Amino acid sequence: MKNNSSFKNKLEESGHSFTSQRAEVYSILCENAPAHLTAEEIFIKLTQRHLKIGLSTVYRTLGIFTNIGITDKVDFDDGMSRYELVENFDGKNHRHHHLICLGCGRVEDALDDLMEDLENDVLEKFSFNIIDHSVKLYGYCAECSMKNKIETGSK
Amino acid sequence: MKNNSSFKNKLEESGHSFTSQRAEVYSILCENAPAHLTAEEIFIKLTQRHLKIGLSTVYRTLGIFTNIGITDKVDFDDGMSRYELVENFDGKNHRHHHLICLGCGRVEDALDDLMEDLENDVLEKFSFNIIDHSVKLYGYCAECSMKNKIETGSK
DNA sequence: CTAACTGCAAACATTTTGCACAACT
DNA sequence: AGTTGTGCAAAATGTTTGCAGTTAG
Repeated sequence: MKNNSSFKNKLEESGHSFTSQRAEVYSILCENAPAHLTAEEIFIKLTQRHLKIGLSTVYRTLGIFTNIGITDKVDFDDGMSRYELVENFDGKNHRHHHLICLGCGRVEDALDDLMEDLENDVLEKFSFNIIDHSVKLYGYCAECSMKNKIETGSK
Repeated sequence: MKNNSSFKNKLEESGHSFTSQRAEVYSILCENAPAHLTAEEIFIKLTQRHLKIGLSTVYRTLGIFTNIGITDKVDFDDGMSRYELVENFDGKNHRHHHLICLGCGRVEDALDDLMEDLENDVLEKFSFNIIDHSVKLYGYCAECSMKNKIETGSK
């Protein structure tokens, strides 16, 4: 919706055609950002909108999007992959952490500050050159922490 | 093999029986530590050893092990879950990072120093209480970095 | 017009489940 | 004896693929 032309460019410069299905999947991702949608959720949102699309096309499209850096494929251990728009996919890829609440299951995003220290450390100790990272932090969000405190008598 | 009795304790104090199948799965995990084995790999190693066990028992066993903190379930985005022994599962759970080489696919383990800063930061900014984390760092190991340099003319 | 893309259905791979039998306690 | 665990086969789940028809360039 917003930078639709740079989306189209990204597709074409990587040798893929710009099709209505791909535009539709992209617009669902834009409208729901920064949500982490599964292929099926996207498929359902599209059919609810009376757009006829095959689930396999959604999968294929998300595969392409992830390959060319339009989306990130993320996994929250619930048995299915989720896809989120890469912010500013023209510029540098700035992946973020996911804060996964063990209480309510909600997922928040946090910027990946402080990772540089860790990456330098790993480079030094392991001679391992980091290109990308995936950080999942499990715990309790503010709301669920509060709830726990009340239930357990602020233990 | 090594702390077999504390393994048995852990099982029993969590209300599970100590069975030969569970001991066998545990010993495979010990012998192959710190590898990250899939359910099927464990199943194959056991049948090669002429031990008769069902694949579903392996899955059920690994599920229990993970629930009671004997193993960690980890996922390297290749479509199947892997399981690794939690070191010193009597004491504190000290999860480590995984360095996943994009060149050769090898996975190294790195201790999770420096995560405390990050966790404190997240607690401050998001009021999110971290219980556990999963950190995957993608990049190139020393060997593959070297190979890349030679191939591309030390660019 | 040709190559790339789509939709459907069937295939796949991993994991889970129902059930009869076996093993613990 | 009664609960818990096991093995098999079948089901379930998420994802991929083959193919005939459609669309893009």
